[in-house]
Amino acid sequence: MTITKAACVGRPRGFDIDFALEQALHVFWRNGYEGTSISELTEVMGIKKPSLYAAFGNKEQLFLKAIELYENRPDSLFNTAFKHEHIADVIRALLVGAAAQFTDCSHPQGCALINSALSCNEASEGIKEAVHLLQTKHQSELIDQFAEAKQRGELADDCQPKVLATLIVTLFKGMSIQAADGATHDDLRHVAEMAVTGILAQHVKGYSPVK
Amino acid sequence: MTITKAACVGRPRGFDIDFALEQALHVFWRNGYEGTSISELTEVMGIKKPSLYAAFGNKEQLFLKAIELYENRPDSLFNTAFKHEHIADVIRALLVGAAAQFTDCSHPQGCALINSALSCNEASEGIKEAVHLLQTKHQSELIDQFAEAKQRGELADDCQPKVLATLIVTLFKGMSIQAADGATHDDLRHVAEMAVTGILAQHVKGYSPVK
DNA sequence: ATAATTTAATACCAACCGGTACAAAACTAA
DNA sequence: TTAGTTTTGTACCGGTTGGTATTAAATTAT
Repeated sequence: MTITKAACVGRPRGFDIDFALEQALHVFWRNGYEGTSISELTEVMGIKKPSLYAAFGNKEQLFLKAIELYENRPDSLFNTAFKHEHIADVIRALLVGAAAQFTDCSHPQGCALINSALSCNEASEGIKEAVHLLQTKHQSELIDQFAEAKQRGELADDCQPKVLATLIVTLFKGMSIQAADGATHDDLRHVAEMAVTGILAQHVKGYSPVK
Repeated sequence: MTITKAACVGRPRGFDIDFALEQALHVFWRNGYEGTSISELTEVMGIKKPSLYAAFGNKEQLFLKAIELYENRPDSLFNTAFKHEHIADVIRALLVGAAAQFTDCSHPQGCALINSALSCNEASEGIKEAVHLLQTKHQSELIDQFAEAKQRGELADDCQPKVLATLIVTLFKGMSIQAADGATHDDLRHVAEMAVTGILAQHVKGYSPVK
């Protein structure tokens, strides 16, 4: 018994369903779920609407299949990181790997799962710019604070104010998304305390965790 | 010369414009910009569409005014944290404060600025559930990895696998949002390396940063 | 050749989107 | 009382959303 191609009777499908699904994944990855319209999907996939609905069911099922494709990709962060023997290497592979994959130009930026909750419509680009401006202002204020603290001698000599500020902003964004995802106060408090201890021990001169 | 109330001629406005703006902020905060419809805004604000457009211009201007209200609130994280004298206290106030504010039940969860890029429509709740399920699975895998490493004696005795896993996930989400916001590979690599160093030095037994 | 089956393209659906024209209503100034 | 001004509610606008009915086209099985 060999694996036979399903639906060998009737008019043959005029497009590669796996390729089309991959294109769909890229659209969802770039625009988020709600930010993606059927029109854009059909355009990028190179098919018409009835073909999409016949092949994938509806928008929700198409998204789920696209995410399944994303999860099963061979170079998944988790799968590659978990191959290391020592936990130190696992942690390093996870975070350094995320930095690389999330900014890889061969696909949309960021994690497809996390992006799916975003709404990156080009229609409201003015809003994105305004928000981005405010966030840049906040980051600048952080950099100033750290630079002044370093001049006062409170921070280690090899501590880079800009990198430290970016780490804080990254933790902010992560904690905000976690909260929106339903994390409790205790969840985030424990994370914050662990992060604070690590950061202070590493960069603040004369810091002792006994407080 | 005293401050006179503007527009004292003509039919008086039948609603409190400041209260209405506050309600609008809460809707944007909860649903994101694109996930918020004029219908929901008017419903929550208790006014009809022409009143909204007469008072605030359009959806974009209403959002900008709502965000301005958010930025200028007295208990802003940055303003309160920057009052501390020592940088260690500033950092602690920022992160522990974020944990508290992002999960405060008196308003939507997370940061209003960061949430504005989200699209939290109740229509696609099935999608959110599916994505949440996958992320929970990933977090469980992380916890397992750390628990096993702890049993092998690679992690400090006081290290909590669940908290460490949540920290990694938080960094993931933050880095993903940063990437979607335009961060470069170098930006994220520096952040990742700083985080890795802090985490390993604190929790991995016998770790020396010389590698 | 013909029937059965599957896909293709066009055209359409109701519902909702952000935004507005218009006239009635409510107020002040004269 | 009247004129001028502003807000109000209703009803509507063109455009887009996710989704589908319908028919023609392309294939296999008989």
